[in-house]
Amino acid sequence: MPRKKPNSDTPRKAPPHLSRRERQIMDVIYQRGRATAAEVREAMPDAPSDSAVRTLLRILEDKGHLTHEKDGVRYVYLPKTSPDVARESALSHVVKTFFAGSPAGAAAALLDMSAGDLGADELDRLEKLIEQARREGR
Amino acid sequence: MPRKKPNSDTPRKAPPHLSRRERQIMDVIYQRGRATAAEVREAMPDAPSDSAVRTLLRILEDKGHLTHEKDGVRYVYLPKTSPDVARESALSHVVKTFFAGSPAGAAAALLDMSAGDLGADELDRLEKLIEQARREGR
DNA sequence: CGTGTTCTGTTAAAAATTTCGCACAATCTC
DNA sequence: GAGATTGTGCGAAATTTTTAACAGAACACG
Repeated sequence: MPRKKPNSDTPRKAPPHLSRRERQIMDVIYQRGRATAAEVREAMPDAPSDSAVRTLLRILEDKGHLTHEKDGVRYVYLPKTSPDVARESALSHVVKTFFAGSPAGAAAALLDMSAGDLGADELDRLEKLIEQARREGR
Repeated sequence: MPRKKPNSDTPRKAPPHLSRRERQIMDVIYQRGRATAAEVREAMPDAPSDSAVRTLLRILEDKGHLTHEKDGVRYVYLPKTSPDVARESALSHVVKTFFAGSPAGAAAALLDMSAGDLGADELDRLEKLIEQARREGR
């Protein structure tokens, strides 16, 4: 049974892939939650001109990845897809690409590479999550 | 002093960023560990022509991201940077971009979004890691 | 044996996108 | 008003992406 038809009348002509600069900017915005053109530019190590950044922001908005609110004179750009969704999507991709689809493997690597930096409270929190998973996965 | 000449004799500014297609191909190769041109192409949902893929592979090799071994007639491409390093780098980026630099936050999200799919053995493994971190983080 | 077909990988160049910044107009700051 | 900012339009440089044309090696088989 044809469960899904990804290719019939595609309302989304836009490829899910962003260009290099576009991704770079989206990352800055996810990092800060929201940002003005100037802030985005400041956050880029190899930033181009001011207007280049603005152009990119406008393009990203056209493509539907960003929105903006007005804050006095300037625009504050925000991601169109919620941080939660973006987070999950990013993690999924990493898990699939670098950990053979094993979330546990990724979590292990994460713990492993930052063992020293974790506080007791954070460890508690993780342990609780594990307990919870244990109960659920009967 | 010369105006600004960022573009005369490019020594190796080496942008750490790959283009869209380049990243796509690297992902495929990390996913499988190694792959021939044909395999890479098959693994891409929206693959371009055969020779486009080959061209990209050669470019990636030029840039130092891939190597190849000969397997009979064909080339088998492998990542130049070890999977471990790539994994860590990918995770770091996600943590920094989407989890405000908190590895614990990322790990939690990971556990949360795949609680049901985790086996008891995997949970044990994670718990051990947490214990270990607890001891180390004195 | 040929010989035609089918895989390889390479090269060069066209085609398409991405990236950039100038020139302007509107606003705000002093 | 002078000066600093902000957003926009748009042409064009710079990169990326893709394909066509080639050349060599392996394979099938009449």
